Amino acid sequence: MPLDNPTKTLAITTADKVFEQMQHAIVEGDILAGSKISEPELAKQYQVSRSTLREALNRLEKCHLIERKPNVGSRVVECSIKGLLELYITREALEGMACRQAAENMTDEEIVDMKAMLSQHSTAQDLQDGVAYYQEKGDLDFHYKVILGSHNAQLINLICGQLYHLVRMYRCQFGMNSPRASRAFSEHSRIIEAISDRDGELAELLMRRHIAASRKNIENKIAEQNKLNQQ
Amino acid sequence: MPLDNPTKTLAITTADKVFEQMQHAIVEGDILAGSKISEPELAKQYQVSRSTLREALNRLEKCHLIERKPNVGSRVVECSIKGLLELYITREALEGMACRQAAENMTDEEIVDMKAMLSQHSTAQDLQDGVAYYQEKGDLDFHYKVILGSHNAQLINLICGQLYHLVRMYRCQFGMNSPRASRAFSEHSRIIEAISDRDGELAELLMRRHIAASRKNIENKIAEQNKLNQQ
DNA sequence: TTTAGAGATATTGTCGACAATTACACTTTA
DNA sequence: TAAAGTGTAATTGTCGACAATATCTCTAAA
Repeated sequence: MPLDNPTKTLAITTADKVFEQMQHAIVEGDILAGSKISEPELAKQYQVSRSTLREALNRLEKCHLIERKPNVGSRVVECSIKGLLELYITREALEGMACRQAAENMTDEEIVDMKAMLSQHSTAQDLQDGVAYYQEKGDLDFHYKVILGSHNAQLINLICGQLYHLVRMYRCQFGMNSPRASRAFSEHSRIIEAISDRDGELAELLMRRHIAASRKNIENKIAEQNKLNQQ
Repeated sequence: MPLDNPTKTLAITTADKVFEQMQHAIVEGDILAGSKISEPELAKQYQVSRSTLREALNRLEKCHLIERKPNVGSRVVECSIKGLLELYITREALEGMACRQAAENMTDEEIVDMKAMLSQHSTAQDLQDGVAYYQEKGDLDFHYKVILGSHNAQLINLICGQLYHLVRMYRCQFGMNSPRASRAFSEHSRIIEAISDRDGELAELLMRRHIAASRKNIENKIAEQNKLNQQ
């Protein structure tokens, strides 16, 4: 199971819990992408009233996992190549800037902590847990730490609170477990180096390249799948 | 009255209308920044039930104009220097990228249209309407056109649908009518030139500088006010 | 006098029912 | 047969009431 985003607060209300369950279900494809959402049906399924379910739907809409039309209803978002491209371009902009800010604002302790995490990821122990582990949790851990390191609430909220739900959805639905681990690892190293040197400009540049590479990786994956499907 | 954002759809439901009214009230300071929101009170004031009001509150939260804590309530966001800085840094990242995308994706017709708008803004007629007009509507018109020109739904939604409500709030609350019009105008011209040349890299760079300059302008304004208040 | 605790009050979260709008199926007509 | 219109069924939006939680006030003890 992939790491949940670090801005998540413990679910307090019933609506929170329903939101979390539906979020997982959508991200992992248990509720199909593009499918229509029936309020009465789901309310019965989750054993809550329609009001509570609607509250959960509002939060799902906030992180762009569903779309609502007045007097018509809600649909789960679709995963398209176009959507993927748009999402990753947005990530490039936001995380690039977050990385620049991290280079400027991170405390020395945070930097030490991040370096420790990286060397932890490079140990044999972690690699034995499989590439998938690194791809999912390790990569997300790294990105979250950088974003939080920006110390910019606006950026943190936009990226972690909204964008990353979609990112995880794309990763899940297109089954990301390709062997980009070692390359990603060295890219992460260089980014941390730039942050450690307090070189904001370089840090932003490297992060943008890193995300662009990640995007191309998924694009290739999709192209492969399409080729297989055509045969 | 400043231009409303172009992604706005006509208010259909009652909640939509309440949302719009409250949005205006918050942006223009009629509902004080930082103040607590009483659901029963506002429901009575707008002549709707609490459920409907809560639906409106959900949308206000979506564009970061209010903040909610479970079992506690909602507060209007505060306008702080820190918040301003964070907002404009985020704008720099997003609009910079939008501008790059606009250079790549805008149609020739859209570019012609944008040039026409700019020369329209430069005519005596518009300038006679006062600097404030240009500052508010003209500047927003320009930025909206660039953002829409990116043809990136994710960027458009984030910037126009969320960020710009806050931008307008900061502008309103700090009374932006300083004489940056002529300078902004020439900056706009150069950006359009870069877009017209399909030079994405330059377009992004210029837009980021433009927004940074705008941020510094507001910062100075606030510094002035603080100086006056201390006397 | 200050702090801790208990009770009262007010606010938020949740529920079920009704009204308004939309979607579907059937009939009717060209 | 195809298209348009009508009527029914289902879904969404809105409402008021109740339950759960938090806040405030007053009392009592250190």
